[in-house]
Amino acid sequence: MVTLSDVAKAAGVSLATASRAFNGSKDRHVRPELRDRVIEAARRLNYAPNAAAQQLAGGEPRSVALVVHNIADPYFSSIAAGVERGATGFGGIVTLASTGLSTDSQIQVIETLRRQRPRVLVLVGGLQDDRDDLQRLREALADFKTFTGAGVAHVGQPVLGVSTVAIDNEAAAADLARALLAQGFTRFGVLAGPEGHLTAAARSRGFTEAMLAGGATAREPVHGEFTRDGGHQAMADLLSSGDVPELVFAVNDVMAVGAMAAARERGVRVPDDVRVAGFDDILTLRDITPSLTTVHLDLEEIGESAVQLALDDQHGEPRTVVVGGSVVLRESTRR
Amino acid sequence: MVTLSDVAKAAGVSLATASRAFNGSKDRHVRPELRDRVIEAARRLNYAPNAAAQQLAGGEPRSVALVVHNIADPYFSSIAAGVERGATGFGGIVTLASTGLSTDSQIQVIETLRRQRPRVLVLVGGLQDDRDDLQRLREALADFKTFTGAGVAHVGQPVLGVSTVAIDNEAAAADLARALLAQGFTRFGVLAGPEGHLTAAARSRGFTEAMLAGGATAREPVHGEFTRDGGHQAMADLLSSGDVPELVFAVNDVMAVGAMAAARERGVRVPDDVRVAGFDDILTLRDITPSLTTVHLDLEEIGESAVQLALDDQHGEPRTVVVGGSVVLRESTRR
DNA sequence: CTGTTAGCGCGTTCAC
DNA sequence: GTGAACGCGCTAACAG
Repeated sequence: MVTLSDVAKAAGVSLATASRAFNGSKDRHVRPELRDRVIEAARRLNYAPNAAAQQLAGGEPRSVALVVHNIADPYFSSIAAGVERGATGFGGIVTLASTGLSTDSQIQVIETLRRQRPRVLVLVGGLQDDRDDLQRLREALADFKTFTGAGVAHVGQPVLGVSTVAIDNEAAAADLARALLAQGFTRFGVLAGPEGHLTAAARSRGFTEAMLAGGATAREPVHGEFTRDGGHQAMADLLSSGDVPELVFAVNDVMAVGAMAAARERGVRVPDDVRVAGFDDILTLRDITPSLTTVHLDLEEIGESAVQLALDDQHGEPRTVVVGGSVVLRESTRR
Repeated sequence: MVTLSDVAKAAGVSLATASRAFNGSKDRHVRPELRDRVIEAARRLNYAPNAAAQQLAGGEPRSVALVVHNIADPYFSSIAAGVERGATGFGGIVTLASTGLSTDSQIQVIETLRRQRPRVLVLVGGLQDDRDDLQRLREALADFKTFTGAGVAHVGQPVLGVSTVAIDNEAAAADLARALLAQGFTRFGVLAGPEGHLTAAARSRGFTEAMLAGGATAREPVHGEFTRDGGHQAMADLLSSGDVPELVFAVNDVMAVGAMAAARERGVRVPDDVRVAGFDDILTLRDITPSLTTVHLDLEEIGESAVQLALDDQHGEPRTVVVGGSVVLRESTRR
């Protein structure tokens, strides 16, 4: 393994000069001719700096710790793409960790990530609405910050006391509801996602309240996992009552797709017999038939902002930026 | 920032003892009572080991470098989920890098990743069929191995001289072709993906040759990007000739979906006027209508095997395991 | 402008 | 069973 001092030797200069040839240095300068000799030697020897040593010796950490529920879920992988863009923006690399929905596992992962001494931590995903869970998560993040000096940002709701990219689920869901009210739908049901999931609840609430305010009548919300199968199951439950609502709102696209499948299996046609709307506007789902009415979120952009916020957070106060969604009416809710 | 020697001091022991209390040590043992005192002190002080220091001091590297084309693409994010599982299997963390399709960018990323001194590197994704490109990539990987001592594995074709999880695209595509021949389709077209992409070419070739062997007649293959829009465009090109083939094979699901959209837009019905098949069996696409005939790949499993292979590669010879796909006939190719 | 030296936090010899 | 001392590769003071 070739080290910087090998390079220095090969170039006939001191270790310090070699180091400066690469990173420059506050005030010290290196004669261009020497600098070239060092670089050339490095190339010849195939030298690559040792990141661990650099970090230990006092370089700024350059890694972005990214914590998601499940990287295979398109919602998270799109955000991850944005986070990566944000990281390359300052020459950082991203380290990835998945946790599932469990708060315990999130806390566990956050504590483990402390060893990396990352520059920033980005935590993505809806939280459980449990006072105790939230409190523990808050503490874990606070510890993380004070302990590693890293910046922290959360993508979700502003309830963690850290910088957050707050998705305005409630307002966007309400917008969606109003757009649908305008089409004349009134009897509706909601596939409300996991019980006690903050994001799911916000979307569900925003939609329901706006619908009710518009004079619509609601079915009892049906809970289910935040997945295709969860949506499928929830829709099956909802339809099993025999009474088909005019409109069903699933709190995310993946569930909506499962719901449409469940409807199809029972011979309930979308959008003729029932209309279905989702949330997120997942790119991969853009072409399902009937095309899905949903709320568009710029997921990559959200990921990139999160990195930026986390970076800023290192020096200033926690900030929260609210990002909205835009309603996209498509075939699945055609009158 | 609390260090191990702080913990040692707080526990009233030496640095060495504190270290051994955590990691044990070959022969040296530490009295349980002392060990507890150290652990307790660590907990009190909120100590977290410094991974960089550990690595520098000679610990085994614990990171898995994962290189993909695009993490937002479900093909890669599913494999990434598997890689992550494989990494947690040995207490490792994964660092993520995206490259797009360009070989230059892949090489660039691989060289940058050397700084991390990861335990293993997993390179995922089809390659460009360019002798020079392949050669350079081969060298980059070889250098990577000899310089970092890391294990390397590739997911794709066994053409890089490293351990690889070789997806038998050609055979699986041929299986698909035969299954479709059995349904009586003969006039077919292929949306062949990016020009010079090895994986795309293998799938295209396997399918085409099996079809021709079965007496079918082929249209000129149409190239296009490995994306929804690429499939859309390619299908539009293919249809613009006016003559609609009975069957169109897109070299991956994402393209197939774009192709179906293009057909729909022109009033060409699937599967009534044309049948469409894809490849990969992307979970998120499982519910599109008509449901997509495709080749199922266990992507997560593939990712996990890749990590295992890379780990083994550290000590033994490069191995390659071939994984097959299984044909899944669905609605999009119904007779 | 360049070279010398002292750590960064930790694992690991070696003595005790 | 325990502790003292060295070194991993590098950057950042310090001299010259």
